[in-house]
Amino acid sequence: MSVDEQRRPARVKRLPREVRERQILDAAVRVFSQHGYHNASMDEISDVAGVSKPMIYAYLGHKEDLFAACIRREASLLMDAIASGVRAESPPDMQLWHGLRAFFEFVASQRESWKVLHRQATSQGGPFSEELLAMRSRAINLVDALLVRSATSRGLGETATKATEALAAALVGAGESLADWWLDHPDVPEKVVASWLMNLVWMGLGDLVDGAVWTPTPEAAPE
Amino acid sequence: MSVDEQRRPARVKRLPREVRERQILDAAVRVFSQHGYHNASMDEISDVAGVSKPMIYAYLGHKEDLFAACIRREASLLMDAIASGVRAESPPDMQLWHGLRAFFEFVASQRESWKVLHRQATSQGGPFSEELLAMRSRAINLVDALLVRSATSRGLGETATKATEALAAALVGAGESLADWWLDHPDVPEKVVASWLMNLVWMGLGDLVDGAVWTPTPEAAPE
Amino acid sequence: MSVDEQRRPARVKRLPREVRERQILDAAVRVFSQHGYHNASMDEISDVAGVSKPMIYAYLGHKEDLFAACIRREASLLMDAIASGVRAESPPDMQLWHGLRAFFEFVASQRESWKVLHRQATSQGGPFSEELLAMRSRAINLVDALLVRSATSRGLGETATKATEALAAALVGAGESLADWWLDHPDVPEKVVASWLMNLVWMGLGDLVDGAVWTPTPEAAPE
Amino acid sequence: MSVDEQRRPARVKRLPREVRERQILDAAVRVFSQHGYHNASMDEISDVAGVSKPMIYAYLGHKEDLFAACIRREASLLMDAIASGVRAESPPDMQLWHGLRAFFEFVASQRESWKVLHRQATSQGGPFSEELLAMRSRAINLVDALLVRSATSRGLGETATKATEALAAALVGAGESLADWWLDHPDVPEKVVASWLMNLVWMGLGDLVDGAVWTPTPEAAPE
DNA sequence: AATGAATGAGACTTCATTCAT
DNA sequence: TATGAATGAAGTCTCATTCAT
Repeated sequence: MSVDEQRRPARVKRLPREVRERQILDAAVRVFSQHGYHNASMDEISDVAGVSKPMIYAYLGHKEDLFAACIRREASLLMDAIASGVRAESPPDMQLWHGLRAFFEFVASQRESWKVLHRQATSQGGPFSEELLAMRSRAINLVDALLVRSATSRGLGETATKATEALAAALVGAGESLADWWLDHPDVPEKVVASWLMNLVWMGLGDLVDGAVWTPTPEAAPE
Repeated sequence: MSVDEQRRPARVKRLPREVRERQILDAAVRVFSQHGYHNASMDEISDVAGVSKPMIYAYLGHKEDLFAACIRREASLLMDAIASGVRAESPPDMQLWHGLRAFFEFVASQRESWKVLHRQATSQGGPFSEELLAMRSRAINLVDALLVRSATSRGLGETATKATEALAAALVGAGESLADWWLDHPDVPEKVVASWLMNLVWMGLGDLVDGAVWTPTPEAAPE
Repeated sequence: MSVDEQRRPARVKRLPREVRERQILDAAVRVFSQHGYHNASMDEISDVAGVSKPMIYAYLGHKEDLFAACIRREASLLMDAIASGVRAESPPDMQLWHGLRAFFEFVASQRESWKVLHRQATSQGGPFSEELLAMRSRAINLVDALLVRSATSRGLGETATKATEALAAALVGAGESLADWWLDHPDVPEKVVASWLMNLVWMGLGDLVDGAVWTPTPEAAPE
Repeated sequence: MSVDEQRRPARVKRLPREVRERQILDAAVRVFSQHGYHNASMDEISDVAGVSKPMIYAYLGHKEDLFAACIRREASLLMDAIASGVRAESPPDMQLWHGLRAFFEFVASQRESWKVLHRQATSQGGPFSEELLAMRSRAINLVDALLVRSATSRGLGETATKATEALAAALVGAGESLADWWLDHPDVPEKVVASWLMNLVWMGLGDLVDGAVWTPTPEAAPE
């Protein structure tokens, strides 16, 4: 046993696989969100993780796989955060409201996660769409359920129920986009952003109910 | 006469600099929007442009410069499109409406431009923010002017005029975000997307006038 | 077993870093001295070293760093050679003499080292001056000590001791220059070159003692 | 005739070849001495010369040819300077002295020329040696003639005349080296440097006459 | 006589990835 | 389980050089 082994702050050795994977993912999320997917180097990730590169490859595969794993994990965390924000006993609109608040709170407190999750995943092409799509489906289902109940409580009949799915999708997409935009405008209070989106949804539901919104004055609309 | 001469689609030779620059920018926009900034290789751009790499460097500089030039050009195109959509003689709300329509029409018809302009430029860090900020300022000014007139026509007094600037900024940001989201949901008709945004603005202006929007029922709001 | 395996002189694999660094430096000194700093290509160095380029960058950094490392190492070798040539028990003038001999012997036997060390480092600008200056300081100190003792033994008083430092600097510079010149005149015996320089120093010291040197006849000197 | 032609500070057009060549050489000497052979770019030379690159190639050939032409011209200037410094009616040692003074004065006043001529040409390999050798031969002949007369005046017989050629060569080489060294030590007065060299020669001639110089004490000299 | 336009070739550098221990 | 050692492949950028006008 040579003296050299003591030279650097001893890396803990022989940890169970589970722990190593968490270390690696933590480091990867951090590095990816900091430098972006491409500028992130496996070298830096392995440094930050305190693990050698071959370990990363053994446990989590290539760079793309690693990134996908990051997305998967962070998406789960987000979904959990939202789900736990919604209280089943509240009226539907308040459930929606609290879900939105939970979402934006997550974005606010987990900027790194969100950056990886959405901004990076979105701007990189193909290989990561699947992960994003899967996450979105889950989110849409969640929201759709809330919308249906909300709409019912506002007197919307059965006929339009299918439209709620589209609205749910829009809401999720708008939420993503709005959160993304919010990243660049951190001075806007979270509650305000959340209420913007809430209003958009409410108006959307209102559309379905009575259509009382701004429309182009017919005589001026050329199309 | 060897076969080699036929190998590649005959490049036109000795064009004036102006023309070449346009060719190069066209190619760059295409390649950047397809593969993203980092995955785009100067080699591919030079191939697509039908020009050798040294020409690119001589005319448009390094990769970053080239990308910035793309952003600048596409931003100008967008601003022109919007400006030309707005008719000065219309009432203010119709001007806003047509501006929005023009914006979304541009996004729809120039997907590549928009991808480069917003998605790529947003997800790449620092060096490109300036270009984006410059463009955004121009856009915000344009919108602000419209909003002020619209608000006046709805009876808003002098006191709140400063708030319109904030709303303009929000509108521009929301527009960017919504368009970005729309990219992934091409089945939603352009008019619908535009009307969503129009309503959001209208509601925002309404806020300034009478504040009639959804708010969480006070007793249920914990925060 | 394919033919390919035999194509290149089998590289020894997985050597410890220390060894590889030496291999690389050896190769670099050789290539730099052969082609000059600019014409030397990292490719050739890596070939000669029997190591891939990424290793060079990992171990010794950029081209400039690598060159600086060469200078540092060769300078150390030179200083060691000189120091070990000087015998502490000899009279001062003999110490100086042996130091000079050792210097010229080093230049003769390590032409490559010397070329890198002096000719290349001198003709390249800025980044390498520091290394050269550092080496020169060490040499000057060494020589100065010898000169002081030599001068004392020839009856030089305290007052002129500061002048020895200047003379030491001159000697080192002259030595460098003379050795450099000698590179192009290998037929001159080493002992002769050494004695030339020795005489120059002796005359310089003599100057300090009694000034008996050639001078232009006053009436003919126009300036 | 378009307006464009007037845009830049009008390059003088249609000059006779002779003039153009001088412009180009002037620029080349300047750029080569500033950046070194390799870092000098044909682009910069053509800019400084106010002439397009194809002209350079047409008149003076490739980069190497151009550099060789620089060496040739500057060498001629140097030889002229030395020759004009020597006055035929002076005694031989004063002729030598004035020749040396002229040489160092040239180096001092034409640093650029000298840098190109010696330092650059020396540190670049092969292709330029020829030019340097040719120049050196001329110089050696000149010096040899002086030495022969000087030696004769000091009582040297016929037998040793051949040795003067070697000494002449040594003097020229030492002069080059010393001047080169002087470049890095501009604070040493020119007269001092010249006198150093003069003394070295004088001592060398003294060697030929009577051998009264420092020699290692026989018992201590191992070799 | 003179040049703007154009390029082949090659330099340095870095990265994801894998052996061999 | 864990890693230091090692590299193929690719990317950005620059330069000397030459057409075609």
